[in-house]
Amino acid sequence: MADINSLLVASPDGAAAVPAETAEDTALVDLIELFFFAYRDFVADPDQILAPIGFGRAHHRVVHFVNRHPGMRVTDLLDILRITKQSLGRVLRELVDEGFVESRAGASDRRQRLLYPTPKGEALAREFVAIQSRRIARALAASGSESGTNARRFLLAMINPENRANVERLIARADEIQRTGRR
Amino acid sequence: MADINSLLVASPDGAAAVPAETAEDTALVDLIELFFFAYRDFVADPDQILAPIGFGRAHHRVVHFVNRHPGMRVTDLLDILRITKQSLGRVLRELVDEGFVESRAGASDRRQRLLYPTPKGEALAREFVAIQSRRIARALAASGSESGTNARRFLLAMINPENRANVERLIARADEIQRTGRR
DNA sequence: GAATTTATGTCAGCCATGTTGACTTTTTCG
DNA sequence: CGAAAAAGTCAACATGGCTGACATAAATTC
Repeated sequence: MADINSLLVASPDGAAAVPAETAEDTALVDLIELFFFAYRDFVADPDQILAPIGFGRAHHRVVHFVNRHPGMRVTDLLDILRITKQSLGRVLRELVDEGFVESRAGASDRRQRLLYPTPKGEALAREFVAIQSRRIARALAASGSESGTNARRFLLAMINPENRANVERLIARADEIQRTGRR
Repeated sequence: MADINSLLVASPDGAAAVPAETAEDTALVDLIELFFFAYRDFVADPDQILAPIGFGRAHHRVVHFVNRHPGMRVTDLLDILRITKQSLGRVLRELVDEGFVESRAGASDRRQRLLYPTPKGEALAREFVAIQSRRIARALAASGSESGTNARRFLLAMINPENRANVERLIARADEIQRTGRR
């Protein structure tokens, strides 16, 4: 813990001692900004697809995750997106009305509404994945042989420790569904 | 270009041929989602600081960049944030009114309004950098010796090619200002 | 079997932050 | 001088967050 904290700029509480910036501080601030710029361009990609069909970024996120996890519960989606039921409800209703997502009662627990992409929803999700994958593939190609593994490790480590296991499980399950073609 | 495209899922136009998912596709989709989750937690950090003072994420972004580039023009900030003058104007007015940012006419070109952090603004910016740097330092420590360099390369490559040089110049200039203590 | 809890949905209203369009002022530059 | 640039402002609107209150159906618990 001490070695980590030594990398950081002084807390503003300790107003007396504001140390000179170290090279390590500089590298960290650079990464803060690069992360911002990279994400800014990354999420702008789907906008081209969204604009013509009158949807926004909230629709993108829902379509993407429902497609990756066919049959997921509303609760699961809420936990992923970290928004309220009401916010999700609005977007979800539009997607169901326009035939991108279908909601069926759960077989074992019939209170649940399980979310599935329609063929139309799947096609849209594929467009999103295609355009964002293209950017990532370009970035990996431009940054060395181990860059895929490195990026994965770094991004995972950026996630809150208490969420990390969940995210890993979620992604592994989605990959498995895709691999086996299970529905 | 061909080798990059071979990594990608089929475009939904070519509806006839939907190939089986490859391991490369899977890795790319995983990174799409890891990027989402990492950014979700990354931008949630400053919220703790923002909530008590009644500011939002838009205020965070402005305070951060004004602090990193003391004396920047309004136009420069608009180009970084990619929002409209009107959206920025609202947030900027609040920050000026509450004494976090100062706006002075440019010396050589007096049409310009150059933006400076006040001491109060600098202190706030330091809090933001501290909390976000802590997360990044933790992530780097957890993901190997070269992870800083790797993350930097990857994030830079994720930025639109036409923006990349600008971002590099911007960051280099900010680091220089911080290093030399120039104001 | 009744009471409670859970999963979901919905109404109403508010807030933050993005947008477009039109227009003004000041200053610089050709 | 006239055009262009930098900035600011007013008005109206859209998106996507939020809280609070409440309803329904199904599962679970006592």
